[in-house]
Amino acid sequence: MRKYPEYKQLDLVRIAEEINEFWQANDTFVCSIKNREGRPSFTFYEGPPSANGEPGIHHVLSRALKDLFCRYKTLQGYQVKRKSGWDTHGLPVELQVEKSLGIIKEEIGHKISIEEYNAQCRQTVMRYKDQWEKLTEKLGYWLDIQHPYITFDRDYIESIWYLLKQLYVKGLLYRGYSIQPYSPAAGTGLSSHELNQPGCYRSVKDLSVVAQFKLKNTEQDYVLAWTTTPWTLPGNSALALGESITYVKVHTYNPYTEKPIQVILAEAVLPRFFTGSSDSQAVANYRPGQPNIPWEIVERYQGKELVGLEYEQLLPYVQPTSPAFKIVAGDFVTIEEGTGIVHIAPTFGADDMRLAQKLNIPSITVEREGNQVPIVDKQGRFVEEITDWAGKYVKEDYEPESVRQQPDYKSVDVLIAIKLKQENKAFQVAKYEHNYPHCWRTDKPILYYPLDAWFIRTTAYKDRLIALNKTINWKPASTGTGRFENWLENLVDWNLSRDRFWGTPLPIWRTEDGEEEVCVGSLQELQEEVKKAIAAGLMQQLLPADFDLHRPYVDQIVLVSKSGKKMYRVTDLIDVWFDSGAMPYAQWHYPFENKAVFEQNFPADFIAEGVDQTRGWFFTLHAIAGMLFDRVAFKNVISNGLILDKNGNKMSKRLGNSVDPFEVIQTYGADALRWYMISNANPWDNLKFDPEGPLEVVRKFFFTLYNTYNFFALYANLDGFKFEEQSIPLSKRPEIDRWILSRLHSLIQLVTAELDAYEPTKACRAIQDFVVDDLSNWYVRLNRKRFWKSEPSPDKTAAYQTLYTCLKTVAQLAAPIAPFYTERLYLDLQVVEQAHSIHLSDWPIVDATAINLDLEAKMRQAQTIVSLVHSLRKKHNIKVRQPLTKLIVPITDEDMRAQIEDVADLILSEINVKQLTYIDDKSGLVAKKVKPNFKQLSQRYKAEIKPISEALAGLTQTDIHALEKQQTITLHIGSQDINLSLEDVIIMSEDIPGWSVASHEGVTVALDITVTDELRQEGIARDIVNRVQNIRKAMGLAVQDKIQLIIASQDDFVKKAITLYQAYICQETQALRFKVVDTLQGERVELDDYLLWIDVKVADVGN
RNA sequence: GGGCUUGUAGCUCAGGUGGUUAGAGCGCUACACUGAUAAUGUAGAGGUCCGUGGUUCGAGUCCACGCAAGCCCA
Repeated sequence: MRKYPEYKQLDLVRIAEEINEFWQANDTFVCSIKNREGRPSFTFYEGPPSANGEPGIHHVLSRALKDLFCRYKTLQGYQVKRKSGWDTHGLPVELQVEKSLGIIKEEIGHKISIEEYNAQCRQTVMRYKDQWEKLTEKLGYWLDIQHPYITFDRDYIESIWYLLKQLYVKGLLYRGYSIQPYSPAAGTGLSSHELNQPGCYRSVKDLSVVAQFKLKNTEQDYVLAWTTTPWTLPGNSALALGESITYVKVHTYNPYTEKPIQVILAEAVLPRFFTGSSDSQAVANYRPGQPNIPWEIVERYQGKELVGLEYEQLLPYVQPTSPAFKIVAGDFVTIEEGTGIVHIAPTFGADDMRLAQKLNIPSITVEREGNQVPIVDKQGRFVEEITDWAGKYVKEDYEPESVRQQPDYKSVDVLIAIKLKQENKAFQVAKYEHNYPHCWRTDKPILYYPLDAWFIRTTAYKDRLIALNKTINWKPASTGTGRFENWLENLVDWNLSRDRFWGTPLPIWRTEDGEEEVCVGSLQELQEEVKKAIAAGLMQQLLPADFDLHRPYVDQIVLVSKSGKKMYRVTDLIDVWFDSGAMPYAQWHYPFENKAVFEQNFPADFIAEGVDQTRGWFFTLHAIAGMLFDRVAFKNVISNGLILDKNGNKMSKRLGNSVDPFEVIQTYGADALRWYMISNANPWDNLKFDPEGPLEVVRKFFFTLYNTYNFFALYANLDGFKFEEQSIPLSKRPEIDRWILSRLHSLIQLVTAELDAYEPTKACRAIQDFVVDDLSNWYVRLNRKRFWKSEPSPDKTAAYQTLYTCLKTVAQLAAPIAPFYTERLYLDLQVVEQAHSIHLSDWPIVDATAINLDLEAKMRQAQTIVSLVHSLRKKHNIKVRQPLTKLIVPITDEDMRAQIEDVADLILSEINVKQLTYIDDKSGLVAKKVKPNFKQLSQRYKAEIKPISEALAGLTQTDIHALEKQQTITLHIGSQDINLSLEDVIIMSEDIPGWSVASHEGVTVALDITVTDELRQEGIARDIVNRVQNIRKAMGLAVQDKIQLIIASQDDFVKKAITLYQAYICQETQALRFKVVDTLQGERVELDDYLLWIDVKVADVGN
């Protein structure tokens, strides 16, 4: 017959290793899915990590969360498939390869072939795969890593092509321009990722200019606009202001030419440009050369009144092709900086271009080879049409050092400023310090520059995407309604193009003139097109069966257009975020295979990733699903916060404050780490990771649970309890059992509700509180004697059954959070049948009839009373082993008496007092206090509440008695009488004169602290029992060993006590023989003032 | 510069719809209890509830404006 295993110590690390072996040997993970075949599926999507970086502690949090809910839903009976995935394309991989090869992007295709380069990328990207898989296993993250989706797989790319084709057919994929960060020195656009590299934004001093734009048909009226990039001024084609901002026209003089002018700017920014106050006298009398230039406000406007006014072009080198130079409204205009009027150069600013497109404002461009191009070329130089500065670099940083060192060298910005000053077009020229992005490769400032790109017209689906988002359950909600919805509200078209090598190629072929193009949506389609190309003599042979869709191979395919022209693939790769957003379809190679599987697993019921994915994976999933399927991609999402170090700083390898997840797991075990992360803070709050945190969790939760189990196992084994007998009905179990079972079922209810609401932290804390407070520190502590003292009885069986049920159920509730230890516990509890795994079991079901809230409230009251008595004992220095006679509890009504009476025995034995009596008002012993019941009073009174409170506090005992008797009282507040009923107040017992009294939460206790000789003797007997038990324990005796006991004392009082309580002492210490003598060579023991010797010997059985 | 989040004891966190003395755990000090004990109980020390205004009889809680930290975006 098996026994419950007993343990000498708790080793969570070893347990996890053993359980992992157990799972592997039994294929438990696969079973947990097969087990639920035919049941409803709960769909989970794994966001693909990139294996070219090492996994860190921050990955543990989201993985613990994902695993938690997948395990939970499995226990609930759902089938939860979890396909893992790898994100393999993209810039970080490429940068890493470039770094290791010591090359730059421009050298690809020259120093190294694209073929070799991509081969390197493919190799590098799986660099840390082993580490990731190791973490997955060590953490107990159940995930199908045997059949992952990999974004560079041909099938995966084919699915992406299918999706792109669908967008293309719908007219949602188009070619256009956008303003992007561009590095002329490197000749390449920069992604936002590159711009976010540390050190890219630097504080620089640029020349800023407030330019005067002359209004048409005026003598001397100018609009003032400020810029920190004067080189963009020749590209100006509009001025933007805020419609609701107030503007003024100021009469003053130009500081450089000293000519009289009238300038328009926002009223709020006046102090930035003018000192002193408006003074028409001074303006009239001003003579050139005077130190302070006077000014006066001559007119005031609302921004919208100025919209539509026309002005003269500031630097008329290049003329626009359609009407320009008007004042327009822009919602991005503020008065925080500058003049409250913004200069718009559509070719050099993203806001500018967006506004220009919206309002039909032309760009200032020149024609090159049939195309309109900006007035700055791709090297960063002015084109020849800008006659004064043709060929000059617009940023001095781009100039060769030799040029910059020339003594009379002046930058374009300075030259422009000089020209404007001379022409009475500059109002202010000053150095301005600000943060400006720099190219991480060349260290030079970037330009914002229009580049060709392919876009997805997400804006066309903006409203639909917003509507769909409202149906998603976001945790926390604010990320959905705030961060994500705002992002959708301000949606711009998705720039899909990347000018790179290692990624999913855009499957579009175009003729050189751009007149004809084809978008390919599958391999088969491509093969068909190749066939046509072969027929046209452009291609030699069909594509091989294992054709690689990456560059450069795909670029070597030349197709033929309808009119017979050659078509080449556009060289663009797509944004890797499209790769990951396509995973719901591409992971199943939809629609080419697994259509049914896909449909069954779309959309996801649940996903979880870091909050930094809001505009990343969360968005791309949402956008693709919304645009192509008119569905959400996920119904529930947890966006978890970051893991910071102990002091709240971001973890980084550079700072050396990052935590190695393997180290933590190896030290405390994955269960402790998971429990710590889930219990410590809500997953969406940032977690300050304290390396000692898991240790605290081990001590607090796991040791307590383990000790509770060990206690159970010890006695169950002695008694041969195996839970083979009938379960004892609730009604036949004692009150304390019904209480803990009520608490247990309340816990099941709560944990289920919280997990259903995706509130793992609340669930986790509830389980912990139950185990520590209710089960261990109350139930087990109060019931120890039932397990080790009495002979077999239904009561004892009830105790075993109750504790067993609690342990097993807690294990199940905690299993999703701490999968290893709960598995150990669950398996250990199964001594009769060989259990398979806790993770194959069914989630506990709430038995509503087991929940008794009255009973729970009663017990809470008992705990309060016990706590109060302990406090009184402490106050008078009377230890709990010293019995006392009497406890008095004042009661307000019969209900309260009945309530306490039910748990009176518990209370008395816990606090070692012999008798509990109640007193009510009639005794006259209780002093009472009246407090206002604000909830009641606030419905009728407002300002009177304060005086009412004061009046109630001043009531005498006689007043209170009268109130209780008549159920009502009249207070004189100011001039009015106010009648209060019993419901309007709360009456509390406060004091019992002559007794030691304590009270808390409406419960008061009074303790008789008189210690008579009789009580003293009983106390001595208890002390002796305690000392003998300690000796037994020190001797290493087993619980059931019998002893011979000899006690020596010279004190008659002590001797008398020992004799009197001989039977009691024998029973408690399992002494078969007992002697009292005068002297003895035994253990010397001090009891308060008395001295004793105790000798303990093992008694032979049968003696 | 914009959006979002967070701010309560030395540390980690609780504090439905506003209610009078703001709690828990850890840590610290003292005492006690214990045949499950790396545990537990009791008491003590420790608070400008980030700040300033406002609403209200009453604000940690609601409103406004700030400050600090973090994330995403420009």
